[in-house]
Amino acid sequence: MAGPLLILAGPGSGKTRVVTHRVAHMRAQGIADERIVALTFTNKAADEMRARLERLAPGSRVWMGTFHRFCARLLRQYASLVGLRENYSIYDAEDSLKLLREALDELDLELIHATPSRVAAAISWAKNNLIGPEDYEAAVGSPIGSVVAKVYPVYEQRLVAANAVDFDDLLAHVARLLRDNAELRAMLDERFEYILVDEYQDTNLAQYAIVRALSIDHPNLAATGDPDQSIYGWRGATIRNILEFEQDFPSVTVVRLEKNYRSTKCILRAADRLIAHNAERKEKTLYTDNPEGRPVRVVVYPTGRDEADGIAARIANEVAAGLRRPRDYAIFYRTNALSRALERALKSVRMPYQIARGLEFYQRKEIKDILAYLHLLCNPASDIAFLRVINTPPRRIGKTAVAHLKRHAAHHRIPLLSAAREAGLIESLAKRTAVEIARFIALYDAMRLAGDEKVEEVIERVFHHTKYREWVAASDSEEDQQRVENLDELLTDAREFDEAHVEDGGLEAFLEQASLVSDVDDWNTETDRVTMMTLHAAKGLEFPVVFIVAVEDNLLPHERSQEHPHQVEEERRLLFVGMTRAKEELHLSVAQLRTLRGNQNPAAASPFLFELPTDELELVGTLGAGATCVGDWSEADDLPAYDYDDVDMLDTENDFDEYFQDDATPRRKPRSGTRQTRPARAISPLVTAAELVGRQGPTPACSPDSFHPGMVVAHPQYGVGKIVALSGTGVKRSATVQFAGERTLRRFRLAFSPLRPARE
DNA sequence: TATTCGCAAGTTTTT
DNA sequence: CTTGCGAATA
Repeated sequence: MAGPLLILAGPGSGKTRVVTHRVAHMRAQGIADERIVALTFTNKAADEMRARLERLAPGSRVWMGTFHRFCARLLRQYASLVGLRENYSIYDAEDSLKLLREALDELDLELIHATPSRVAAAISWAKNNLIGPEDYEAAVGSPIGSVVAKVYPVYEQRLVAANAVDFDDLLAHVARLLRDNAELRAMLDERFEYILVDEYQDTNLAQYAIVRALSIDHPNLAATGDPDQSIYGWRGATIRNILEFEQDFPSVTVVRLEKNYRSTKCILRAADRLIAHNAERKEKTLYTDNPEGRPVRVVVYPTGRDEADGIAARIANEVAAGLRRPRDYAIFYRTNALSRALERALKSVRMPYQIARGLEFYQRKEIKDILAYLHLLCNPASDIAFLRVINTPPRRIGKTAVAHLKRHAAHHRIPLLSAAREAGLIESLAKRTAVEIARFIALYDAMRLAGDEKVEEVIERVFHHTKYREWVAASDSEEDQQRVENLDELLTDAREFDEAHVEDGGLEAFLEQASLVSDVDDWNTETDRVTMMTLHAAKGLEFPVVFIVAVEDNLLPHERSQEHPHQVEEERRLLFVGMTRAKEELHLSVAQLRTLRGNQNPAAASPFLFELPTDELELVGTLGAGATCVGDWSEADDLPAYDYDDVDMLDTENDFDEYFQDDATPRRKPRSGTRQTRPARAISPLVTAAELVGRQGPTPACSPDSFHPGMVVAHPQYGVGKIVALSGTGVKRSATVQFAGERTLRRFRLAFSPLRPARE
């Protein structure tokens, strides 16, 4: 059990199993739980590991959690060593950015090519690379560099003054702590005698420094990772950490796990071929005893909307047929923005889904407002929290009043809350405003913490004194009604937290948890829903059926990663990670037209697709002709029914393209030369196409003859438009319509569409 | 001072 | 298309 260990584990190789068994074994050897720490990247991974360990070794008290949590905990204990108090606040990205803006304002710097968020990114980079404000030298030629060099120290100083840290500080402070305090380092090295690190390929320099410092006297560091799954380079992760492990720990034992227990041979082969295109890579052979499985399917759709509809229809069909359950499916995408179309499509077939985005709850305005009150109660020095709540709900304390408070605070080097206490002494402040501020202080004091309270009680007190709930409820907008519900949910959350943390609870711990939850964490395996998430969030998970959408150039690889070859390699690894999540079926898709930030653009298939073993794929549509189909469809006189890729899933025939046509997105037949595989596979007669698209059957109430060019028509979904052209006869009689506010034209089969003449 | 409206900007991935 | 920020108005 002793000595350094490196586990190079391919995807699906049972790494978690190995790690948990190792921990269980350590305990069996008599190693005390308190000496073992398992560090993961996400809370989700930690939970998973904890659950598995619980099965092997019930009642274990081995600490498992994320790096950030681990550091937050250490920092509570040794805050004074880095100039903080133990009740420090953790600022999330939004708070940090606000503080940075404050600092920028204070310095009155000219931001010509540097936006605050760019500056924030630069500071974040510096912190992750353990470059302090004093060490930061303006990067030559970078317009941001000089700004950063000036702001960084001020920003940092403001953080300390506010008794706060940002995410990166959690790591950076602890790393510095360990570097500068030899005795403490030795003590902690002893205390955390056995350290396990998951996803070691994703650790950055700060994280490396931490585990390295804790593994000097007791070099029992066990790291698991896979260089091929390194996808956080942009966040400062260095693959070097894993590649140089053997140099850091010469006595290391290296274990390779190359056998895959997850995916079919087809999927694994495709993924393996893809990743082989990376130049910066350690060779690795993946193999499996699993069955061959179905070929990886690559589908080309006319538009992103068709893509979403196609996937939704396929899932709905298979679920209705009883072949699978919603939870068997996952849909991955490169950017969050791509989830919208999918949501819409899944809703329209009434398919339950969940998006891994737990973070959003704590990001909501109303929730952040309440949390800001809590933060301020916990840490009166937190200026950002003060600024957030001073006039929320409105108390007639506006910009100018706050400006005066700020000046006073800066002058006396005191927190804003303290400045507010002295409002009466600030001459420039209007009498009435000073009174309002005094009332706020009275309010604050009335909410003060009283020792061992339940979080729920504190929140209720905040509600009671601030009348925040009533303020939100007073509005009659639907949005605000939802807000009230969210506030109730926060209360529920707090209650659950109180119940789950009888011993280690408290407001601080609650706030820490609220700051450190992530997207994936909220994702629930229990519920029977289709899962949607980004490719990054998918790491570590697995699903029977995986769809990866928008495998297109400039999206995957992302356009902003195409400058450097090594960034493109990271994008390739990202796709690799996504593909290897699939156990049984893998679907990749591409659209010829992709709507992004409001407008449609021609899209081309990702170069990565051409790196897959094409003869093994099931290709629906044509790759590489991305842009050629664009824009000319309206010239096709008799629009051929698009061979909808999911049509083959239905047992009845032919009528379906009409139904699909009905939703009016222009579709083109894929170009010839395509290998069209059409398994004659009949699925359930239980689903009608109408149910599939969540709509009633055709109701041709108007004679196709009653339409003429130039006529104004109405569509229940698209609204009012004008007929640009008519073509075809009989059931093929179609109208091309320009809807108000839409740039693109839509075509309908009159016999089947709900299109009606409109009154002018 | 508060609210509303309009415009502009920026949009990868996350603890 | 969204979000955030700033200006104009009540």
